[in-house]
Amino acid sequence: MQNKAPKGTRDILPSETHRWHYLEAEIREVCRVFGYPEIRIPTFESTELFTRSVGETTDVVQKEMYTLPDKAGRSLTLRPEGTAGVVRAFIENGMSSLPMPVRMYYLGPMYRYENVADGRYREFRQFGCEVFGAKEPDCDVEVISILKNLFDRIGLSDTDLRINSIGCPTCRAAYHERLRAYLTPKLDRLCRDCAERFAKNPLRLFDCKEERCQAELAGAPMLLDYICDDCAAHFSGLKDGLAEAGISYQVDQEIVRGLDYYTRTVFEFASKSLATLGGAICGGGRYDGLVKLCGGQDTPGIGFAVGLDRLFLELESRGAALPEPKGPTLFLIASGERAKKQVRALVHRLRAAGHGVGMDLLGRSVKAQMKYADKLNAAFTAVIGDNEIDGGKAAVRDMKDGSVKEIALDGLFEAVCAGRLGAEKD
RNA sequence: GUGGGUAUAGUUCAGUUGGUUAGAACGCCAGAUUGUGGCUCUGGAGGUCGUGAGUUCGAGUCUCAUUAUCCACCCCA
Repeated sequence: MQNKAPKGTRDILPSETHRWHYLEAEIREVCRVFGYPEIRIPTFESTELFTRSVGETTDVVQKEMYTLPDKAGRSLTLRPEGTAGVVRAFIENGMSSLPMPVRMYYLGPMYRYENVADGRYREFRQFGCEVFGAKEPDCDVEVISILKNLFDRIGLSDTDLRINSIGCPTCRAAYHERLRAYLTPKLDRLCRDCAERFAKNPLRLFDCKEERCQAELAGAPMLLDYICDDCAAHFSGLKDGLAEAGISYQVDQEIVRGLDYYTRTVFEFASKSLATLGGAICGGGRYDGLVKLCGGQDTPGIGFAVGLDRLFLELESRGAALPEPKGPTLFLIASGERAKKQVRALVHRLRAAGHGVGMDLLGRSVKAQMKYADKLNAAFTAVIGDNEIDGGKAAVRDMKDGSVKEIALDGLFEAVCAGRLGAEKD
């Protein structure tokens, strides 16, 4: 046990990758349906991109980034999230001249130096979507629909959607002052964290789990009551749109999100079973000022990210039906030197034709080869030895029920190609 | 980051008040007469007992440190 995977990383083993393939295939299919092509961006970017877009004062930037100098002295950071890089790519590649809105999705690892916990890793995988150039609530509804659609497909249709609006910078700033004014006389009764939140981002006080802080907040002004008319209209447009789409939701004013770039709509999908994680398996929101902040034209945007490692936890904890890996269609068992030659040739031919077939490589006995084929979960097996070669026929065994079907040796190739290895059914 | 638990075979775990050669189950490999999987039986391989110091005639067992891991709290995806 000399070398271990670094803390917060893990191996996804051959025995579990088929599940990832399944989930990724569902994701890609939903994105195809909604018209979101994939973008692949670097896993590291210049540090400044993240400090500026995610926000200097956020936890992510202050203590969770993997930042390292390269040999030329540039400061690089492993991406802690996907939106910043996508925004950078959008600007750098002149995508604002594409037909609006511009939609895309990404899939890949993110890196955050955080305390590890169940479902939380330092290298974790996210799927996310971004849309640029549409400020209408319809766009918010579309983005949320993608998630709804995905969750329905994979059996998580009862996952709760929670939405909120945190307003635009203008009305939020006014609200911050109002909230601070309310809290100032109560400051010494708040916990230490909340005293800091008070200065940095008073909205985050609503996240505090301390009872005394929640007690002080009981009569506090709520942001939703103070957002400007435009923001309020946008929010009610979103609610109407969701209702129209048949997507149920709850307004949750405690959702404020940890990244600075969000404006107006913020949302989460929460699971009931992942209580230790606060239930969040996915979060997102609108970021209307981000493209401009990063040096592009003033372009509205919205997106979300789903934690895939966590999504698997959720699926597993519910005992959701995940597909099993497939074994070879046919495992050929050779007995004797003459047969080995034939088996090798047939296996090569079948593989070249695109069929999953297997054979022994360890010089095992017929019995051991049969056991091995069983462990591989082979659908069919056939023993080929002197008897079969001389008789020109092989007994093909269906490994599910043990039934046997005689097939001419020189017809075996065609039988596999035609899927006619088993006994006729119906 | 705070508090508590744990660290022994590939995996899940036993291991007595400190005492010879560290065990089990599962998994892996092989065998149970001539060439046929799942069940059963037999045998085999596989461990510097997380790492480093210390106490002792002697440490898997006791002490300290360190690292990892698990469970709460915190935070996010």
